[in-house]
Amino acid sequence: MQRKFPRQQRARATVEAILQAAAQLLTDLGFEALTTARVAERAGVSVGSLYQYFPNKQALAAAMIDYYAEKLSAAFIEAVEMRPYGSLEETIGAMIEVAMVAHPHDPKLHLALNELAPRYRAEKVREVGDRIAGIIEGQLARHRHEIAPDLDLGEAAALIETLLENVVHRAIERHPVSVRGERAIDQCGRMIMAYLTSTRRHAA
Amino acid sequence: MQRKFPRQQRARATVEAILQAAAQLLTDLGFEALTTARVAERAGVSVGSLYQYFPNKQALAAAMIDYYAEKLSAAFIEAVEMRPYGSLEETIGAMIEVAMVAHPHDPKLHLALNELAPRYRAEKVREVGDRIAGIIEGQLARHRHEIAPDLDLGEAAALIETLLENVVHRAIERHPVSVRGERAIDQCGRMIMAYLTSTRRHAA
Amino acid sequence: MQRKFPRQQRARATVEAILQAAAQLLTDLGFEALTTARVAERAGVSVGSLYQYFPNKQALAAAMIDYYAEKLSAAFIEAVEMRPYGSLEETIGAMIEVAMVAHPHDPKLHLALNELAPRYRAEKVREVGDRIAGIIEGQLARHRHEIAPDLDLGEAAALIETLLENVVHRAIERHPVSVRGERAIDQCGRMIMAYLTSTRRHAA
Amino acid sequence: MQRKFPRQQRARATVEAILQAAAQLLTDLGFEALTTARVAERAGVSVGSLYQYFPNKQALAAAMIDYYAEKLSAAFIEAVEMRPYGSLEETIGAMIEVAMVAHPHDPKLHLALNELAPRYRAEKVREVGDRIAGIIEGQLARHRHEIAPDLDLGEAAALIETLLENVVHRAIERHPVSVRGERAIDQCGRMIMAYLTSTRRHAA
DNA sequence: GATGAATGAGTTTTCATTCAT
DNA sequence: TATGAATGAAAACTCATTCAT
Repeated sequence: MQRKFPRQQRARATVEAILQAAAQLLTDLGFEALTTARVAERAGVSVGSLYQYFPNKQALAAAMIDYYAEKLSAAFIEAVEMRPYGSLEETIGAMIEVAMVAHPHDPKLHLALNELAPRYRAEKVREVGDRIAGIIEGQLARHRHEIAPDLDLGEAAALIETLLENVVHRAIERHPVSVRGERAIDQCGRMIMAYLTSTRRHAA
Repeated sequence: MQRKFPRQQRARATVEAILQAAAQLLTDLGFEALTTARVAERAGVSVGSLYQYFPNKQALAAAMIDYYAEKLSAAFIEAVEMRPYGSLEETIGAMIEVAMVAHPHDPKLHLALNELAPRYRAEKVREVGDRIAGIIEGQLARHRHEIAPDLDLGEAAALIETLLENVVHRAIERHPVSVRGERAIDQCGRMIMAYLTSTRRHAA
Repeated sequence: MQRKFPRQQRARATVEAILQAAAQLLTDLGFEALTTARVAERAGVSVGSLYQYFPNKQALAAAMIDYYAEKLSAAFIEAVEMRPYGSLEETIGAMIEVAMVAHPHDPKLHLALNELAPRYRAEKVREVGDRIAGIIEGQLARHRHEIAPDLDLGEAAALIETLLENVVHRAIERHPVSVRGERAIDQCGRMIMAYLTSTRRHAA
Repeated sequence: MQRKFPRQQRARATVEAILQAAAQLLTDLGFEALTTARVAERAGVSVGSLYQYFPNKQALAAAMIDYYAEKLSAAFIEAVEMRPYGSLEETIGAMIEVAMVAHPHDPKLHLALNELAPRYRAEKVREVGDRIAGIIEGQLARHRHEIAPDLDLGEAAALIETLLENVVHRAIERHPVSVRGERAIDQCGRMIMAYLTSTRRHAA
């Protein structure tokens, strides 16, 4: 029983190497060019081994999605729970920051995964999305009095979640690293704040 | 990108049939399953003909993207210029509507193209994006006095453009045809209005 | 009847344009890349027209071979009959020169045709080869007294013909335009002369 | 050029089977009809395997050329070093014989490869040619005193090498197996000997 | 006659997946 | 278990040839 440990250790290392290699290839070449052979090679593993852990390519894609989705979710929770007494504005700012730097090594990866996800893991995506929306809603609730009373917090949270997932990364994609990119993020924060504190007359 | 300019009537018809078939397949099966043979078959044309006009699969993708991007751009311009005297709120509403129903026959197609575009036609995407942002900026300028004076209209337009392109479709994707989807759109309008008319204190 | 002339004129021009285009492509890209479409395009003619004059690709190849083989044969005859009183050495020199500059515009073309010929026109190649060998033999006969008496003139002529057809062009190919190339040609002349005037002791 | 170095026994067998099958097809049907599928089939192997070792058709052609070029080169060296004390005439004779029977199983194959080589492996062809010319030059040097003093041995060797490579095979091609063919070879030997021992007066 | 659009069988090439070692 | 050789169905792409206009 004890002797199994090192094996499991190694297995875990292999799985992670594969996942990491897959992520790299996804970033560098896109999903079209991501072949199991290439993944295995970059992971320093044989194709056979890859299939030991992932029964097919879809499973690999799904695992990547899950892995990073969980990472994102965890980062979100952590960022929010870190400052339990922050102001609404600070909280929003923290969320945007997490959305941006969730994958510090690669915004391209996040984008690519976002494209893959609905195809291979629609359920999971929705689930994580809902979880994050729940967290956001919780935070909004903490500041209920600062928020326009006619706003449905659930709706607002869902909208903000979508915004964070999509707009932030697209903004970076278009104006990478530049001042304009940074400004776009700022504007994003302003937009959310304005929305939350808007008075009724703005409603469509 | 098209190999040659079709001179005869027949040729133009063929090109259109191919483009249409490709769009259908993209919608029905996704890009993965879009093979040149299938496209040709559905277009009622031989593979040879397809390759006469599109030297490779990428070119076909690019042509589709260009075609629909132009269509979207045109729809935008038309929608906006239709009501030259509308209020800011009406204008924003019209824009959202266009973004939503740009392809009345198929929101799925729009979504699929949005995924393809950055990979196959990044330049074009940026170009059309900028063009649309320009139009939005023009509209914002018409209502300068209603908008927070510290807002840079260019920045604001870019942000709104990104929002329209991404959030609207993602919202539809997650909550298709449902009431929530519709509401999300409403909220989107509210958000934009709030942002535009926000007072300084909201700035990040 | 008269009116037919311009038509035939035009047809001949078309045929020649096609043949020339084919020769160019053969030289530039090799036979693999010589497609009927490309030939037609370079000839400034439609594929349909090409097929009007050449029922298939083989026929085109055969026509090229015949065309240039006849040209070579004619050049040979002319070169030899020009100087009916020349010495053996002069005659040999003239022959080498013809073999070299038969296609002043392109030694590569000659080489390529030499490769094609056996496949598409073995009969013709043999025929022209024999014809040229006959001419050479006639010239040798004129100098019978200078030539080793044990040499069979037919055999000698055949060998010389092969030498001219093959060695000269290969020599150019390997050492193009260079001094060495020129020298190789000189050596070739020397070799033939030595062979013809050799005494019996050299026989294998 | 080969995609990867075969590590297992099985792999080496596969590569050899492919190479052999390709050579057979080249001989039987010519390069035009040599398709990767047919090669794989005749080798009793899947197309996939073929592409595992040869990334494309050209690489396959190149590998064949290299393989047989090396074989020829080795045969040449062996033939020459076998009789280190032979006379000049014997040595020349041996060389001619090697050139003729380099591929005892198939002169057609040699011919076909000779056509392919300049297109797919010009460098290699030159290299092997030079190597063989070097060997010839070495032999000539051993008999310097029998050779016309004004001859440049390097030049002579290059010429002889070209002669052997081309004339011999063309001679076989035109007059296969026949007495004339054999005689042509004899004459070739005589020619070379005459050239080497010729006195100055023959020089062009 | 001339044109060039259309054809489709035939090639090359890829890649997820299996399986003997 | 790990390896990497082998598989082969499926994809992309070519090109000689036909035929409606």
